[in-house]
Amino acid sequence: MTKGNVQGCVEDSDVSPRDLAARAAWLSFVGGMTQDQIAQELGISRQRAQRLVARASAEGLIRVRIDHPIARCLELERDLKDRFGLEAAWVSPGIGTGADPLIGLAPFVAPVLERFFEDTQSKTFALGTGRTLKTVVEHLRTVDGAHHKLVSLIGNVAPDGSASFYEVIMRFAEKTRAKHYPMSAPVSARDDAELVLYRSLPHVKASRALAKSADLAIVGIGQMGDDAPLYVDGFLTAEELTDLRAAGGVGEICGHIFDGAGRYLDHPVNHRMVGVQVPVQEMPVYCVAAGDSKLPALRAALGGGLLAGVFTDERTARDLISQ
Amino acid sequence: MTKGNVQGCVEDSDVSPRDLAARAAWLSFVGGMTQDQIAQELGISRQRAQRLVARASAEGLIRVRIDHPIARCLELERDLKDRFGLEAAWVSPGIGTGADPLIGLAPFVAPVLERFFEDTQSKTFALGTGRTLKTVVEHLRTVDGAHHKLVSLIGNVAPDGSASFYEVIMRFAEKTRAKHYPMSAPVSARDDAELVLYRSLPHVKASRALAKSADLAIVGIGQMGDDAPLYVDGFLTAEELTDLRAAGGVGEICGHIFDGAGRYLDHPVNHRMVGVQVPVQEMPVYCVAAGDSKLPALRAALGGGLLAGVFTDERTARDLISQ
DNA sequence: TCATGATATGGGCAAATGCTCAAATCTAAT
DNA sequence: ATTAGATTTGAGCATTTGCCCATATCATGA
Repeated sequence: MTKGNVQGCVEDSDVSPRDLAARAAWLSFVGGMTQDQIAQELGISRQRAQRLVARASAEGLIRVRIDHPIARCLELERDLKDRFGLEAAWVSPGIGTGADPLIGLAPFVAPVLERFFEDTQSKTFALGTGRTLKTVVEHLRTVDGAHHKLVSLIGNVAPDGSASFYEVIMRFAEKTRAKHYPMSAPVSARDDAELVLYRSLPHVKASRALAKSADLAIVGIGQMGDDAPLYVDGFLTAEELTDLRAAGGVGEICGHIFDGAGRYLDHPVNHRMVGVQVPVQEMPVYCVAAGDSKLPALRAALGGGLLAGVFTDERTARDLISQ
Repeated sequence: MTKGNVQGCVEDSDVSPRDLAARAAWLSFVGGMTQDQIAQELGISRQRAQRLVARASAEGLIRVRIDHPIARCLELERDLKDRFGLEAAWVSPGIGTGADPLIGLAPFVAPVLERFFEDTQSKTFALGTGRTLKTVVEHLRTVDGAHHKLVSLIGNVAPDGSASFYEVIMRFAEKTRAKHYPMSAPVSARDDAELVLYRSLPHVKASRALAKSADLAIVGIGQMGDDAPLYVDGFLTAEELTDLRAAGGVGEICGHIFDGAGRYLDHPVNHRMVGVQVPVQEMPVYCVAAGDSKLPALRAALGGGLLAGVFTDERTARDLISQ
């Protein structure tokens, strides 16, 4: 009667709890073992085994991928490309109605980005910010992308002086070990003098120059409803928001607001951004976005040729295409 | 009360069963939904949902990876590299004792190979054969490696004239879309005249030349016990097997038999192979192998410098290192 | 048209899993 | 050394899952 520990793993007293969790998850998912078997193999209780597996899942140690392109999603990808003249489109299968679309989109996008980073050719990636991108980065696995460069398209300091909460470049760099160039400056200047000042700072200058010369930009998109992220996070006052909407603003990319035809507004708010307006001329811009609220913004950006590629979910893709 | 079908998926009568299975698996694994919820979302019965998810797993539509290097495995990798002067080593966590080590090793190796193929730089990969490699290939996902070349190190015709059962290059090519160059000839010639004939065939010549100029070789390893694969598959007679063992043979790579010090035997059987003797001088050779039975062969190959890299499991790694 | 075999479907049940709660153990500050 | 707070552990139980079996549906050929 074998009582576990046969692999010579658990008696090593210094294994970290995460290692044990990973091992339990491995036995469960790859080995197809039941929790009782895992418990026996590892010499622990059934409950502990269950907790370890649950923990491994919760901590994102487990990556599940569906390796079968669903016909309907492929079709939507094709339609999106045709309709908006995109060079690339990815459509994730829909998660149950009502659920946060990011639950499905982020784990779907992450492996695609991983592939970008596994290329041995050195590239520079320009990054936006936001909850969407942040969630995607959390689903990235660690890849060796030390030969790439990451540069932020947008400042990292919120109006209250705090570091912007949804900044993604640092987390991205953690996962890829790429050299990273955050834009260490406020997102938005308060007046023209400040703008000139910030833009004259050497490191800001360098970041802006690098951003403009990137090989690919990956951005999110913001809507301009009552809960517009720019407003909620304090980058816009209520008056400015109203004003921008009156001027036709329906969405923003990296804080630069555009109208329903995808034309950037000629508005002071747009002129005060310290970061760069996404240079759609110079590089492909790929946008990650899904959800009803983002639909008008996304439609405008796509229609106006602001994007060269899009990651979205089935539901949003369908809505984009059906007029 | 929503009765499902909201995503506009299931009413499309022409969705393939596989698509539905993939979608159910997506909802289950990524969406974390219960089978009842999946059933409702897809407008099917609970049992059907369960069957779809099971089917997706069975058909390999699901890829689970543990994205956490277990300390003990890393340690073993380091030890293997130090001990045998390897440039690379990968050690998969052990699956329960007694189980086929390939259950754990194959899903562990596959993603590593995928990465090799996702490189944009064109490469030529030389491949061996065998049950181990075949199982690994089954765990590969589809990657776009159309710019690479695959070449077989060994003939693909068994002594009875059938195509060799464990040939991997075709399956490999299916997964990667790479150009492939099988060696369309018998594995072994019956005499010197036949050998000269086969080797003079233009396509064999070309394959052999390409194989010798590959950038990386990926091979399995065979043992020389009573159930030696070369013997079981009819490439050796019982007498030859006995003879080779008496001459010190403990293992083989691509049909070329070597002794306990990793020196190829000067034996007629070795001279009749139509394929190439793995050109360890000209390229790195990585070997995938695990299991007690392969231990002597693996130890000899590693000790004799026949390999530049190894994929194995925890148990085998531990045994290799502990003398 | 009907018979026949193969495949798919849903009910029912045993096994496996996830979760809550109380006890135990550990940590750290007095 | 002691105690308050936090974390971990295992028992019990409700939920979920996997699987067997009887029935229904489908395809095929007489």
